[in-house]
Amino acid sequence: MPKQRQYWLMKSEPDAFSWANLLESPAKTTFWDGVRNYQARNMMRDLMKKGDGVLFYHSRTKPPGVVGVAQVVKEGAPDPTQFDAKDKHFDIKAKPEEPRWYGVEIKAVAGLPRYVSLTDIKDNPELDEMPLVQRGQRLSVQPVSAAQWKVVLAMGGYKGRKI
DNA sequence: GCCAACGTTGGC
DNA sequence: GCCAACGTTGGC
Repeated sequence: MPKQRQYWLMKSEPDAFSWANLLESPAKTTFWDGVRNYQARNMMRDLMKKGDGVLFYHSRTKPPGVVGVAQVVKEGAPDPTQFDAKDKHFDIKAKPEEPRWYGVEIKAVAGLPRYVSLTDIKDNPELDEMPLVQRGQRLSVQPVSAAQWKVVLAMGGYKGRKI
């Protein structure tokens, strides 16, 4: 069976790490560290594959929304911040031989010519099933279906290469 | 800045 | 193994 490309949405508070920060990063890539939720970890460790598409979402900003498109370039690896006692995300129970937390590396592909706000997403009935708009959903990494991916990119006027 | 929703922790 | 307390997320 041919490998099916998967799609994801990743949230970041722009004060902590923004789309602009990603574009300024070496090779426009960053290791997605600091996630301390087991469901999100499992997705990064086990499910996200090289080449998968990522909607880069700005949270806790006015208005929140999808700002750009990225791609997974390196699959799940232990998050080094869990071992760094000086880091905010240090986890005393994590051991290098038995890591608890994982991240993936993503690379910016292209910004969306039109920002797709959370309100835009809520207003589009085709996106009713997105985890993002489900009540109480807080995961910072979420799956996106191929159909939802297409719709969001169309709303954003995406002109980058096909993922 | 508020607070609802939810995950985690830890006493029992 | 229950569940109250606590911490965090994130829209508003």
